[in-house]
Amino acid sequence: MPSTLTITPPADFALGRDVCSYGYFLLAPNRWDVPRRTLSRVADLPGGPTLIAVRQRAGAGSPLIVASSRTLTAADRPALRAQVSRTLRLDESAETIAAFHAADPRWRDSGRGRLFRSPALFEDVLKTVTSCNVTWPGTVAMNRRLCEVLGARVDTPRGPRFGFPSAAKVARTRPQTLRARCRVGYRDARMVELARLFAKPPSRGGVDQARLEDPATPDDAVHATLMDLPGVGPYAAANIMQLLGRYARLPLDTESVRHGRMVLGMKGASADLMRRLHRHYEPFGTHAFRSYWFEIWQWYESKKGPAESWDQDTVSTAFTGAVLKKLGA
DNA sequence: GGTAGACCTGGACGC
DNA sequence: GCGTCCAGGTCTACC
Repeated sequence: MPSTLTITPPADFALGRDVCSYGYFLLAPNRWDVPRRTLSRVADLPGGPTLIAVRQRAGAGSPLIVASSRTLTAADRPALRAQVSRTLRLDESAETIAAFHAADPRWRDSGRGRLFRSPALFEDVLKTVTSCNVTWPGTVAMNRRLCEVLGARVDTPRGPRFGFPSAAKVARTRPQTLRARCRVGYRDARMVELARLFAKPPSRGGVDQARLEDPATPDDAVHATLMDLPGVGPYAAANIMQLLGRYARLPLDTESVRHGRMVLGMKGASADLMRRLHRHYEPFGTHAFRSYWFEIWQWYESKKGPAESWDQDTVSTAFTGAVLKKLGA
């Protein structure tokens, strides 16, 4: 029997804008239904997997209705509420977003400020690793296969849907399986090792997720911990930090260099350009990443239309380096 | 501390 | 349709 959960978001929260704000909303198991303006995915809950669909009753600030394909147990409800809140950054109040707009007023009219993420840190970390040293369609394919091969299955009238695999599940998987069936390449052993670290309690050498999520933990300490993780280098660490709500560091990559050249008119070698990009966003202080990211996102939308209207099945091919260069030409 | 090369997949391109 | 080239961030070895 299906059941629903109602969540009251911050007063400025707008589902379409705040879901379609970062590329991970395009990665499995997430699905943004353009005509229905609904986010769906298979959620991993104490009572087992279920397909959830999140919609907003009316305009910004109106209640979020979370529908589940099966009856939610008493234990499921708080877990689902926490997962949806993390994914949609409902912890960031209207006042928090207003503080960002005070630092960078360019985004005040659109209200942009929240960035989509995953219901759990492990999924954010793995998604970041699958985005390293690979083109965007490769990232899309790896996440789809990870879900199809290792994720929990939920059958629906429209066919099966798969959830994102848990750390425990990936930890039990052989690297060869990840390489052969999920096509993750040389990332295989690193991903299994990461999963083992996330599956273990901190007392036994596992990742202390609560410490990383705690706003009281200094940025430098979080950064140092992330840099020690297998498969995580400077780019990945900075990206995971923004996914943790720490926006002072910039995860600069080749896409940043393209942005610097095409949009900001910078010239010079990549290494020099990276240094200039850091200086360029320094005035935004603890909001630097959001200022940087929404510039990039605005450029994408100027070329491909509003992200809320992107067709998930075809948009991935629109974000290869070659296509972006042509778009900017 | 800085740098070169290997790692692996899949898209682009030439034939 | 096939073969080759190249993009992409991390890691290791080496200077």
